Amino acid sequence: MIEERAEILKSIAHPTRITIIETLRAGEKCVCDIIEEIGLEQSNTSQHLSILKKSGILDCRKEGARVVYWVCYPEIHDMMKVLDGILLNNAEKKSKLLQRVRK
Amino acid sequence: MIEERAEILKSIAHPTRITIIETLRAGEKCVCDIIEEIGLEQSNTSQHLSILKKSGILDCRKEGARVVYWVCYPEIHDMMKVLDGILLNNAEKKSKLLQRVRK
DNA sequence: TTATTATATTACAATTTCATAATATGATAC
DNA sequence: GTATCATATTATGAAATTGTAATATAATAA
Repeated sequence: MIEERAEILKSIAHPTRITIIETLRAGEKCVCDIIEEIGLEQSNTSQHLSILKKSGILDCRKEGARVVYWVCYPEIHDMMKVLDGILLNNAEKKSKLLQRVRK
Repeated sequence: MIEERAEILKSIAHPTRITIIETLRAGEKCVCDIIEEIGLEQSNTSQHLSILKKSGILDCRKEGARVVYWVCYPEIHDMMKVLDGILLNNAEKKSKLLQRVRK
């Protein structure tokens, strides 16, 4: 269980992969659109997509020559919100520490 | 923002670090107790603690010779629940696929 | 002061992750 | 058929992560 949790988290824990998840927030998209939005190499993007698919976060289907990907778990987006809350709080803590040091 | 999210997730995404977070679920603990519970090397445990502290997930204070750590954000435990839900769902999907293959 | 306990830090080799580049596959258009 | 577009896969070297072992620090006890 612990190992599996780590695997899923690792699959998300990369800037490009978080960007992909963010891009798919609005709904499913084909690879070519994803590539255009995030502006990275086709090969690299494809590898990141495959990592997210392997961990079960994304799924996809073929549509002619294209492949359409989507986020399987909307909860992922809530996780991102939680992360942003932590980020904000961390930032506040740091600035308070700085204030105290300056006094 | 994206980078920072990835940093936090990376800091959590390791079996030992998830175990540490789990151990601290019940409340703060000193390093010696954590080491005893998870049964890993002192040095290694200390390194993982420091990674979690650096990302802001954990904080600590000195108490005499000991150092007591705790989880700063209870939301982390909710995140783990979300992960377990995904794990379960992934497992179900896989078993359904297997069933279909066998028919 | 010296020994001991609790914890952190450093050095290092093994492994993993990453981006790039090149190539392969597979569907459609001509 | 061949060319082209969309995507995946493979190879590779550089960079980051990991665990172990050794060492350092800092607090308390003797």
